Amino acid sequence: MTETTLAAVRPPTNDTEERLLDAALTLFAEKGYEAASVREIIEATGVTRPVLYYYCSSKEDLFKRLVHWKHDEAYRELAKTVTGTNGCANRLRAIMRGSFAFCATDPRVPRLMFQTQFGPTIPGIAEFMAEVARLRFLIVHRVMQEGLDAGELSGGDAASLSLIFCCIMDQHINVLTRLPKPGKRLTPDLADSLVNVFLFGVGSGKRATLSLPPFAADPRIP
Amino acid sequence: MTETTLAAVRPPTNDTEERLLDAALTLFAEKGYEAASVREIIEATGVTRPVLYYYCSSKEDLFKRLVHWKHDEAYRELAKTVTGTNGCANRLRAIMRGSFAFCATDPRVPRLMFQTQFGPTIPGIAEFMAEVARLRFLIVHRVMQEGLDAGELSGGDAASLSLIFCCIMDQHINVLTRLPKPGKRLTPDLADSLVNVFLFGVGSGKRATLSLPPFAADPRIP
DNA sequence: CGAAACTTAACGACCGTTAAGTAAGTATTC
DNA sequence: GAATACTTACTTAACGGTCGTTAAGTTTCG
Repeated sequence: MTETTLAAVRPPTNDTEERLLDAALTLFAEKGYEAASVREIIEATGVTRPVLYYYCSSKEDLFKRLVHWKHDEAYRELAKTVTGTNGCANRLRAIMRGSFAFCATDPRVPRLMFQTQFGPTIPGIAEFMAEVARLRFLIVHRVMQEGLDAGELSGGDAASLSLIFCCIMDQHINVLTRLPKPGKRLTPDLADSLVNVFLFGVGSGKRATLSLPPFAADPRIP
Repeated sequence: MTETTLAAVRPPTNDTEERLLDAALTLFAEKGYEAASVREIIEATGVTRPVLYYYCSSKEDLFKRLVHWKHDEAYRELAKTVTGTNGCANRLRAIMRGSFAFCATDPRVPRLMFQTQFGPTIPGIAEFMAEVARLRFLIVHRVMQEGLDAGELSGGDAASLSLIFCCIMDQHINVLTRLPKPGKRLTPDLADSLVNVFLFGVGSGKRATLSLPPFAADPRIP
């Protein structure tokens, strides 16, 4: 596999450091990057303030390390999911099911990721989050391109189809992890059904010929 | 039509007040509620700080009045769009086209709405935004229910279908208004294509029987 | 006159960050 | 093998800055 992860970052070794990152995950996911203060985070960890600056160079660094840590976990799992499946439809199902399962085990992670990505732009953070999102998007994009090449998909270019698929998947995760019991909502059944909607729609009439306009050139998409 | 708008709020009468709301719209849309300071807003308006507190009781009040003002505009237009069209598919197309057109004329509005709604929870604001979103959702929900009753749609309950539709529509708006030239991207063509994907999918194989799991009970959805 | 539309100047609270010091362990040197 | 130097993992106490907000006074105009 090509080098597709972000630059390596030292994972937490020390116990205090891991408790710090975990408390940061809880609070960032709950209140967002700006509203969660370092005072709250260190208080939840049970240490004093300079301890945070002993392990991280700044609040921004803390956040990036946290996202990095959890993203790498999710990204590896997603890539493995795709390579372990054949056929476009099956791969899309595997992506949706795998993502739902991952998010159901710790809803703090998708809440943190998606609300940071879809929320207001945060100066030092936005470009970083865009790069993280891009890596995930490219996995979907590759599957779509294969599906188009194999004649399994039609109706638009790979980028447009990927955007639609990610809209459905990500936004369901984003909405459902804000409701109580997200684990009971992000089920494999729902994942399969959403993929079916993506592939076959919900209309009962005859299928119209479909042609999405090409996705306007964006340097971030190959 | 039943009373479906939020409690009435005095629209801006004074010129200064309107410039204040407009500057607030620009800055809230650009940086988000928390990051946009009242100092920036009054500076962009060209007045001094207490002027803001002369017209609004607080920053939160300023934000709510702003959202209220723009939402009512969008909501009336959306409701008119729906009642002026017949048939589920046509209504969905009208909703998507109308929303795209509205958002294209002033991208600050969707940026403000969606990034506040999908971003981190803001204490005094979140419930208010949820109510605003709910009103819009109900319009879609009613169209879906009619489509199901008329046999034009199948595969799930009205709430599930509405969520999928809104995911596609809102998230395209949210993503595309962050890119340059959103007006060139949110075209009627794209709107129609997205509705077609919703109705007929992008797969080239035979249609599978589809059955979305019922949307788990949520008191906010009828 | 008096209400409406502003200004100057400050308030206290919270923010991220850090300088300076300490206690405990670990390697190094004589 | 005891004294020394060094690193690791912290603490107390404060820094300057920005935040939302307002008390009190002034101009403008019907």
